[in-house]
Amino acid sequence: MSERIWYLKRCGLFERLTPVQLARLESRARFRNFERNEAIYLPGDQADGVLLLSTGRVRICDFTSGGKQAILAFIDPGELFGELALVDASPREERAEAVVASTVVLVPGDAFRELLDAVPGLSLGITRLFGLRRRRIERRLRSLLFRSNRERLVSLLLDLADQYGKPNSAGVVIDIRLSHQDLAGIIGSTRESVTIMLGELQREGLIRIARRTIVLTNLQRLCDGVDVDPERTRGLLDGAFKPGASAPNHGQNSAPTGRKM
Amino acid sequence: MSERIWYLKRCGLFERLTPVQLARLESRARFRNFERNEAIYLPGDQADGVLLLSTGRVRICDFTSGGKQAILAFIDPGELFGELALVDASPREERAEAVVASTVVLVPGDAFRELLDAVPGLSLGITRLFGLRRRRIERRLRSLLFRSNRERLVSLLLDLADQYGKPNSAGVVIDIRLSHQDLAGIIGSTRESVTIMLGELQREGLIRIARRTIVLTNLQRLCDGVDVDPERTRGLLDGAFKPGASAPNHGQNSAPTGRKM
DNA sequence: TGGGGTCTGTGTGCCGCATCACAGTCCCGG
DNA sequence: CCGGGACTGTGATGCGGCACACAGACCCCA
Repeated sequence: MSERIWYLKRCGLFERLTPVQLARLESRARFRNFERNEAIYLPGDQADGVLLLSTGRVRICDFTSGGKQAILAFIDPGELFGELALVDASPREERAEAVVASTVVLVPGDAFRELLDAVPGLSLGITRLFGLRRRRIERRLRSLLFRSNRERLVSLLLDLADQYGKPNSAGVVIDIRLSHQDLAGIIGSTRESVTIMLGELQREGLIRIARRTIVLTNLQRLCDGVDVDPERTRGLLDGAFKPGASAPNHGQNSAPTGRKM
Repeated sequence: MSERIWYLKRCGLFERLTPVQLARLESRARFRNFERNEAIYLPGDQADGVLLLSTGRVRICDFTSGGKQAILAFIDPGELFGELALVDASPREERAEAVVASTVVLVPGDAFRELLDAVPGLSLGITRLFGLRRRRIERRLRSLLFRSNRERLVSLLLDLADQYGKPNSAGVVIDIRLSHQDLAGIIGSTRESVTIMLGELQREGLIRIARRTIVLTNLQRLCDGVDVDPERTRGLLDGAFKPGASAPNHGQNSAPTGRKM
C-alpha cells in the first residue's frame, strides 16, 4: 500500500500533492503488471485515462499494414503516458507495450481532472509536459523531413546520448539497449541499413560498439555531420563553448535533461 | 481601438475574458503588420511571448542547410502561434513568416501568464491546444516514417480536405492555394515529384485540377490507397460506410470532427 | 495589355536505400 | 553448459525518387 503511494510520488507532477490527495488518488487508481511485450493499449481503444509507469519500460509505437513498426517514444519509470486522453475522449491512435516486465498505474480521467482543479500548478505542469513533448516531436519531424538516412541515425544517436548518455573516459556511453531493428523503427529505416551505417560510423572512428552497447567517441565530429542545434549536446560537449561564436547557449534551464516532468 | 479588441475576441481562447481583462490585454499587446513573405520570427530569436494572427496567413517553417524548406504548419486568423514560448524561455526553433500580408498581435509572456492565473479554464484551453497540435504532428510523423511519397501526398490531400475542404457536386474542393513547392515542403518531397504525382492522380480520376485548385473527386478510392484512419474523413464520406466489410474501422468515435477543441 | 516573375510540366541520369536471401554470432533460459 | 531463438553482418538486385535542365503556362500589376 504505502509502496503504491511511493510510486505515485515518484512522478514529478504528483510530488506536491497533500497526503490526503495522494491517498485518494491511490484509492482510485488501478495498478497493473504487464509482462515483456504485452500490449497496454491498442489503437482504437477507448481512452479512459492517463497512465503512469512505475517500473519497467514502455514503448509507444505503431504498425504499418506492411508489418513494420514505427517507434514514437520510450517511456521510463516515473513518466506519464497516454496523456493525450486528457484532451478529449477520442480513441487511442497508437499502441503502447511493455518492453520489459512493467507495472503501470492507471489514473481514471475523472480522478485526474478532479486533481487538476484541486492542485494549483498541476495544470501548468501538464501544459509544460505537453509542450516539451511537442517540441521533441517537432524536432523529430524536422529531422525526418529532409535528412538522409545516415543523418537521421546520427541525429538519433545524439538524442539518445542526451537522454541516456553516461560520459566516461572513452566517450559517451549510451546506456540503453536497443536492437538495430528498434533504431530503424525510430528513424524510419530498415534493420539492414542501420547495421551497415553503424559499421561505417565505427570504421570512421565516430562510435565504438562493444557488446551491443554504443559509445560515442567523437561527439564533435558527429555533430558536424548533421547541421545540429549545438544546444542538443548540452553539458556533454563540456566547456567547449566559445562564448562569442557558437550557439546562443539557450540551455540556461540548466537541469541536466530538460525532461523529468 | 475597439476594432483591436474585436481581433482579440476572435480567438476562441479569449472569448471568455471580461471587458476589463480584454482592455488590459489590449493595452499590453502590440499589433503589427507584416507584408507578404516577411519574417515574423526566426530560429534563435529569444521567445518573449505568444502570437495571435488576426488577419492573413502565416507559415511555420524551417530551412535545411541545402535551402529546402520544411513546412510545419499553417496558421489561420484567430489562431495562436509561437505558443511553445509558454513552456520556457528557450529560443525559437523554427521560422514564422507571413504568407500574405498579415496583421499579428504579440502578447508578452508575462501578460499572458497573468491571464492564465486570472481566467479559469484558460490554462485548460492551452493544454488542449497543445494536445491537439501534438496529436496532429504525431499523425504526420507516423505518416512520414514508412509511407511512400505518393501515400504521403494522398494523405496530405485528405488532411487538407479535412481542414479546408468545401464539399460540392463534383467532389471536395480544397479551398486554399498551395504551390507544388509548398506541398512538397509539407510531405518532405520535391516540387517535381509532386507535379508528377498530381498528374498521375488526375489521370486516374481521383482528383481534378482546375485553375490551380484541387478537387478530390473520389474520396473513397483515395482513402483506399492509404491505410487511413477512416475517422479522418469525417462527414465527407457521407453515409457510404459499409459496416461489416471495409477497413478495421476503429473510428467508432463518431463525433463528426474531433478538432475544433 | 503587355511583360517579367513565378509556377507547372517533362525528360534523363544516377544514387540511396529497400528487399530478399542466407550465414554467422550472441545470449538467455532450461 | 548447451541448444534454440533472437540479433547482427553482408552481398546481389531493383526501383523510387532526387538533381538538374529546360520549355511552356499562368498571373499579377505597372
